[in-house]
Amino acid sequence: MADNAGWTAAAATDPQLACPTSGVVDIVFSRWTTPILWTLNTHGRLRFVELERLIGTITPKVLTQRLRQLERDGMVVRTYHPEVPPRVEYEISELGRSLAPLFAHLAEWAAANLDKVEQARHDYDTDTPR
Amino acid sequence: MADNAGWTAAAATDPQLACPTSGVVDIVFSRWTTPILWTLNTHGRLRFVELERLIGTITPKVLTQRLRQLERDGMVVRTYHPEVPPRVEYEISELGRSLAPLFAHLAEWAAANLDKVEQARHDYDTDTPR
DNA sequence: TATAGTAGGTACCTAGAGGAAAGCGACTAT
DNA sequence: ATAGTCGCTTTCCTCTAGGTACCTACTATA
Repeated sequence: MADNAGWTAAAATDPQLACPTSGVVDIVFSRWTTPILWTLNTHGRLRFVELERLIGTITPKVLTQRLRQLERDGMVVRTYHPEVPPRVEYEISELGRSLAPLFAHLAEWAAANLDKVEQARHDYDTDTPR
Repeated sequence: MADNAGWTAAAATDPQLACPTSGVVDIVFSRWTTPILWTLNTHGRLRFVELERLIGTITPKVLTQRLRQLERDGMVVRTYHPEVPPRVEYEISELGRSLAPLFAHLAEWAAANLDKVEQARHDYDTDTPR
């Protein structure tokens, strides 16, 4: 798979999924998963409301859904304390933490190139006779 | 930005967007953009129908939409030849090609860890009293 | 008494993404 | 005369992610 600089020729062999990274993208980059993983990694172990407040705009329903999915995928570990009031803690797993260099790479690319994207958008919007 | 192992503390300062990579994710990892970029990079310059056939499951309407978006973001270069029948060619831009190591990193992580995700899902589904 | 906090679950609703299918304009090949 | 090619565009339809609002049981606090 990683036999060359990254872009393999596997796309030619699989017409259905022309991109060998699509499986990862669904797991890691579906909506809300990156902010959740990022927050859990920067702040360590967090309770539900803490996570909710740090992310700021997510609704509890969606947060629950995404946390369940991330737990099922082994990216997040959930610890339930049967107290009153109930206490639940979430932390990033070893598998989730292994994404750190990837996210670093992504943030690096963003810092270096996001303004180029902005520039390209501006050029497109002004030059193209919409 | 890249002052530590990758996960910066920027999340704490921005409650609205708790993840500094969210901007990139919308550009690079929104639906269909990864297969398109991947195919354009592996096959070089391609015509509309060629792209359509290589991806296989995308509809022309969606392909047009994504190509316009990628063109506006400066990731793809579109060349129109006013012939009959019309001929249009798409190729990946320099900016788009700069994503190659990132995609390589992603494919590498996938090759190393996708089976762990599968295992975690299986464990979750069998252990959890759904 | 009543309110707040905790970790969600549930029912309902809407907006938007995406799929299916047809068309179009200008020409060519059969 | 008919069908086909190319790169879309348009219309219609469906599906679902996500938002809003309200609910639980139990306790501590005012």
